[in-house]
Amino acid sequence: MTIGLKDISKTTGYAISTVSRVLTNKIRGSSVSAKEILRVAREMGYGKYRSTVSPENRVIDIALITQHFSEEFYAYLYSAFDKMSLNRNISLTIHSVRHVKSLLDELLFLSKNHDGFILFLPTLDPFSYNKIKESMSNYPIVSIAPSFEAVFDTFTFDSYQGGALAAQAFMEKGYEKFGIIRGPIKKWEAALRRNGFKDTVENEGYKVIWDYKGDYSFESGEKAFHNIVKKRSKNIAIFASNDQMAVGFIHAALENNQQVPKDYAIIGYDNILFSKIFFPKLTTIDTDVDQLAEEVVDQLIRRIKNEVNLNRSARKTLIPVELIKRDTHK
Amino acid sequence: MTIGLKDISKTTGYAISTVSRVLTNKIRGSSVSAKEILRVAREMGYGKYRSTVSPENRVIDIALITQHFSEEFYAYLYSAFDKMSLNRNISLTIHSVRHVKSLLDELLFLSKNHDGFILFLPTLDPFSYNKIKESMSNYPIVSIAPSFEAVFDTFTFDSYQGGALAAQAFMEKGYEKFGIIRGPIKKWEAALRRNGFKDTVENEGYKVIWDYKGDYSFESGEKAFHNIVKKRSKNIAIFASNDQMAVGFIHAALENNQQVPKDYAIIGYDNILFSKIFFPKLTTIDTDVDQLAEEVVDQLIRRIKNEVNLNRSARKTLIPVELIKRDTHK
DNA sequence: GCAATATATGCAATATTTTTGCATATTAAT
DNA sequence: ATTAATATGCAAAAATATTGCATATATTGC
Repeated sequence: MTIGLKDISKTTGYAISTVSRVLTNKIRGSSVSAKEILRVAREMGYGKYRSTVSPENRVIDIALITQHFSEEFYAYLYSAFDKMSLNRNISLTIHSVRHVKSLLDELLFLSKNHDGFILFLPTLDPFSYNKIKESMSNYPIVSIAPSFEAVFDTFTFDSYQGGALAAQAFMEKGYEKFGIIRGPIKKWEAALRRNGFKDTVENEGYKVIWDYKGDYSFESGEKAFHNIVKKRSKNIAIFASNDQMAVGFIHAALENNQQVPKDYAIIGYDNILFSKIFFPKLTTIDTDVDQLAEEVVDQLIRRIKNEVNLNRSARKTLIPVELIKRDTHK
Repeated sequence: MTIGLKDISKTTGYAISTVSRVLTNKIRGSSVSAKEILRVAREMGYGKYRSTVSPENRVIDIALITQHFSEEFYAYLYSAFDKMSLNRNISLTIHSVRHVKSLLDELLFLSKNHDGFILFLPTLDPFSYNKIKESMSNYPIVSIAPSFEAVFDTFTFDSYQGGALAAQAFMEKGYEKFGIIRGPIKKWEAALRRNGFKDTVENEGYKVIWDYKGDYSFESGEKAFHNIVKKRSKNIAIFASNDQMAVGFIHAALENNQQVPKDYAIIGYDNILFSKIFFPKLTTIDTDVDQLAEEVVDQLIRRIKNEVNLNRSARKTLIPVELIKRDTHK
């Protein structure tokens, strides 16, 4: 059975004409009766609820469009956005498009059920981003995927700063030899982390003497250790592009009777739960996901309420990161 | 602008009357034209799409209703259901109600945008479950939260079997002293894990000589160690209700120069990523989330397509678990 | 506290949208 | 190739939503 004005009228007790006027913004949505009518319309699933009522007067629904992976980071991310949605009194759903056949069709469908998107699609190419922008014209979209070119307003962590902080921490302790375990080449933020580290080291007249290509996995951290062992280079300060690789490296090092940080100092990136549980406790770069969520949600709400000039070009906002000093860089 | 039959007619090229008939199931949804009309109706956001078209002929949308926490487990869970949705060609959204003001209102709203729910609300009391059942009458719902009383069809892991498997593994190795680090008392599955272990041990004529009340956190695992140290009981085989507590226990043990498994053997539960990375590698109980997702999604689809007798009472299905033998129980 | 003004509401008329009867076209089955 | 079943379009009928007008209720200025 489909819901019509008649049903809402019957449930709320107001005349059909009144319901109609509320639902077409001819009566301000702030009055008590209007609030009740709007609530019932949403709850009963009145088909035109979203397309006729202005966002000022109703619950805003936004979607976080992502690609699920079974990593802790995703649980953090979802949890942070969830908290922020409560805070800003909006309703958030999460939708994975990792396995979807036609991304564009799915986004088109979702746009009808939501007022705006937060995109987290780190593997999407610029061409596809532009295609989305074209098809969705002025639909409110904000991105949180690190990318070279920002097609939508983009909020990401300051990965370059993260690399720089790691380098400074090492240099303060007097290290003179430096190495890198980098992330996947295609990932823009991995390149930034590496560059931040490298530039800061080189600005002080030192050199990065070892640069291993990892893939963010625990296993590639282990492989990195076996690679550096061959080089017989000790007392080296290593910056890993994420904690998983750092932990993998340490794991392999301990198994081979090497000492951390005595033989190999290491700083990771992400501050995952296990980085403080691991023995020795991992020095790492912490990203404040709550802060990211706050800025992103606020910007998206501004877009939905039309408080942003649509003619200005998309911009990038960098959220600062922080060094967590623990036991692997002494 | 609201979408009507006129718009769909214009986009697809078919007459308004044809569109109307497809959308009210008077033309079989299997013909080419009908498929096109249904696709466009969904994509353009035709308000009556869900309430008029039968689920046989359209994309099924289901919602996973959960309470986000920033634990790895949630990322696993979402990822598994995501994979299964692709497999069964349905569309899945995830919705957290952890911070929601009125659970019932939110569920009522969500039910209008989805064909069925998978509930994962482990902290909800039986009274609230029954209230949901009342308000939603015959709306398709399946639960995956462990609970004593099943209000909806419920699929969970066989926690009792998990505890039993741990006990058997210890006894095979000849251990004669047994201990437990239990999870929160209120959590039904924690009680089952503990009972499975205890019953199996006692059936063989042994006793559980130490039973520590944990709360699933890493820290409570550490505290458990400091508790047992006072008792000066060594060579004891301990079953922890989850991996985090097991790892916490081992961490504290190693810091205090104790050996695992020589002084303390331990088996965890969950098989989180770090249980195989931790040193020593943790023996644990593995839960096959993919298998859970498969059974749950299939049952929910049957409910949506009305292939389940609604008069039969809710039933529980237990998904078997598996012991992963690693290095902490030799 | 009271008039003046603005906002909200219901009824009934009007406008819009959806459904359906009927005639015809297309497809599938024998 | 013929028959039966299904699909389609037009136009009429039915259902649903919007709006003009009269009245009720609330808000503002003095």
